[in-house]
Amino acid sequence: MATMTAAQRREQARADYDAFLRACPTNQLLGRLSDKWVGLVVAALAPGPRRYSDLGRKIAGVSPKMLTQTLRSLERDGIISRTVTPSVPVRVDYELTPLGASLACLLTAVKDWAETHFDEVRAARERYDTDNPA
Amino acid sequence: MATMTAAQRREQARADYDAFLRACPTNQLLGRLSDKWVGLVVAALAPGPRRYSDLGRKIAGVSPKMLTQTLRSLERDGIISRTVTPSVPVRVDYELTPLGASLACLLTAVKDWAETHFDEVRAARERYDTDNPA
DNA sequence: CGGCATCCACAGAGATACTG
DNA sequence: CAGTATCTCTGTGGATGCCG
Repeated sequence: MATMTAAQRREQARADYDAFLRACPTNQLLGRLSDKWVGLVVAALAPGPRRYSDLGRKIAGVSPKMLTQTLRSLERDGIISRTVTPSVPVRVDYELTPLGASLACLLTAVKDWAETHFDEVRAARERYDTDNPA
Repeated sequence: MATMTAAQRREQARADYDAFLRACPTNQLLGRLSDKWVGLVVAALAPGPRRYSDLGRKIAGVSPKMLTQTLRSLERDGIISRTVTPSVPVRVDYELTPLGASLACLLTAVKDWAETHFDEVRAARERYDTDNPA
């Protein structure tokens, strides 16, 4: 039908684009990295393996649910490995896979950029906020 | 008081940690990068300046609101610059600043990692989904 | 053309309570 | 210890409509 509102056309475009975005590896990775806890978990595991509750303590403020959820998704993506030791009580260790280690390098690169340029960003923000008072 | 539930203690910890996270440049940057549209806008602007509605068409599926919001936050952070030409009708151009260009490099690094390792991630996912049927 | 204010709907974070 | 199941509530994105 010819009578399509702008909103309808955009909705259609968005549906297509969404599919495209979901298929895009870069976007998927960005989504993962930005998950609130992923960066922290990877950082916490970088020095070596850790147990579940150990992570919970190290990361302070994460709920059991989110910790599990984060660990699961990372495990699914092959970033970390999960090892169950069926003792009593149970013991579960998590550690970075080689793939996870290479991801940690990326994260470090991001961290370096952030630390190098953060002063500029801060300066830009102050300038902006001064020029555009609320 | 000594009688603090686990939840209360975690809430306290989270409050502290949240403050810490917000102060952390790395996390701020990650938050920015992962904003659904930031990567696309930066990518669209990488080849050269573009007009507002030009971006809207190029990015296909973005709502005016989100486009403006994204552009504003990037402008505030000194990633892009906004140039108004007061003709009739008005004309507004956006372009990457030098800082924005360096960010684009980072984004490229992420993209490269994603393209290099995405097969591994896909394989890991399939393995995981096979071993853990819903 | 470019942009903002308003309203709404939904995904997802988190609290709480329970289990192998 | 290491989770899981359920519920709720907020934040965020989108639609709509109006201004310079």
